[in-house]
Amino acid sequence: MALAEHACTRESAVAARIDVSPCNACPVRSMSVCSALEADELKRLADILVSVKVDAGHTLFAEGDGADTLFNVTAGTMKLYKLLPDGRRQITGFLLPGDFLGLSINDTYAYSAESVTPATLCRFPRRRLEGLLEDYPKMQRRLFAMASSELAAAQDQMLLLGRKNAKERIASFLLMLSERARRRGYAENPVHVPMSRSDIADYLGLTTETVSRTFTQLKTSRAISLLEGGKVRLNDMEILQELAEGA
Amino acid sequence: MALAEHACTRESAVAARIDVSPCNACPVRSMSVCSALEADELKRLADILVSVKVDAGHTLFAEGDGADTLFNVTAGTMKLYKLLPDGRRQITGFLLPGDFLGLSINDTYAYSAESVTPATLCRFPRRRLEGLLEDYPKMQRRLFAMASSELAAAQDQMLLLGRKNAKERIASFLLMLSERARRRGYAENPVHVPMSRSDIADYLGLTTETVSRTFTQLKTSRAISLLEGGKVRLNDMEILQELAEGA
DNA sequence: AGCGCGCCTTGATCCAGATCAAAGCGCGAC
DNA sequence: GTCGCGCTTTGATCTGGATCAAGGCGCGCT
Repeated sequence: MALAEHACTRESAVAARIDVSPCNACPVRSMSVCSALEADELKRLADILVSVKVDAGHTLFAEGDGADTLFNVTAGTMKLYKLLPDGRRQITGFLLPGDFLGLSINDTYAYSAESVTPATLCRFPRRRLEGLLEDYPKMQRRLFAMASSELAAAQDQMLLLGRKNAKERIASFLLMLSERARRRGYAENPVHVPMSRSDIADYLGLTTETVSRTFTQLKTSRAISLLEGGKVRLNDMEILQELAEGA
Repeated sequence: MALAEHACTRESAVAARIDVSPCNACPVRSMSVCSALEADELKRLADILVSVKVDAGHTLFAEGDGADTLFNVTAGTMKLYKLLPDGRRQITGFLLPGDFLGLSINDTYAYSAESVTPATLCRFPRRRLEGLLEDYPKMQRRLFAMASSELAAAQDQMLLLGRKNAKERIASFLLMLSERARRRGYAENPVHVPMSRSDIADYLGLTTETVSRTFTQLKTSRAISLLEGGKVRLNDMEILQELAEGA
């Protein structure tokens, strides 16, 4: 698997707050879809990559927009969400470096995407990607595998939203962040929690007040410690695990 | 697209309550994955199909079982669910004819599958299917498309579980059943609701009592009528639509 | 420094839906 | 038929988390 960086087409900014730069900031190696690709596949892929930088709180696209672009997060954290007409919001997922957005079959996005922190993404025109998939079935398989594991995560989240109480939700959330950090080779404890209370609430189907109170409870019971800089130390993974699974 | 039926290997029953019969009961055409396949692809697929009949309430497989088989529902309704250690249950989906189960990348199933009504399914050994996918990229694409649309449905369900109230959940549920019936060419109104109150409750993150009361409320407000035989008439789709979207 | 604005926390109260309890109501077995 | 069992409905009560309300705290801006 190549670690080399690939030069990419520079492109003018597409919106006021989006800064498009060459792809050096976006090594192809960060895209998990590309592992197991051959050199010529990588080369061809690199040709259509464009790196995009956004501030925190930037809306990349909104539910219903034409889905002509596929993104891969290379730095920062993104959130995906759906809204009800009256403004109620459900965050369906947080994306970390390596994750994809816009893997839609339909011609419009099924959710909105917004940055939680300043973020960098790779952009692919979807049309060109599709041509690529025709030629390289391995990539097709990788995409399918990713969709499958997203689906599994979605099912876990349904169990959480439908049947877990507030404490179990928060414990599950922290363990998930910890596990994801571990798998990406970052420090998994203390966990970095870059998102706001209100984002956490909208992800877990709670309110900010309940999220805040539950953090306080877990802190009081010594299960976790709240550190500065949005870090949370998990003092006893096993206790949290039991909590999360509702044992 | 072929409508012809394909002969299949007969196989002895794999469990007391499972009745395995030739594939005449399971025309290939019922598998949505096969549309757009060529004749030789269909023929090869037919070679590995086995039809399986189960009673209502039969557990096809449980979460954690080795995932060596892929199923396609050809008749009846199935439910997929996850359990917490203390028995709380979340049903993550109901499957109608044409839907797939066991589309897992992992080597164990991520959920349990049980029949809601008597059901018939097609069985594929997963290993043989994988060989097939290597050779026929179109099928790969179809599978990816299916996973994508399941993912979109899962995100809708997260919005429902995280942010909708009981009335909105029931309205959304009925509209979903109606829409699925319509797309399959069945009567969409009245809708056939084959699952028990407790299955509905575990799908919508409610209790049987709340489901029952909410049906009664909707009936009292004339939005729906409860007919015999598990049928529900949607008296005013538009009112229900507004309810479902929380407008 | 002082101001303003977003967050976050904490407290008081409320309420939708859970829980507990008790009938109905089919329906299959005998 | 009638017995028993599982499913559904309905009623009474309870409660976890929502809602309403008020500060506190950090941070960027002037």
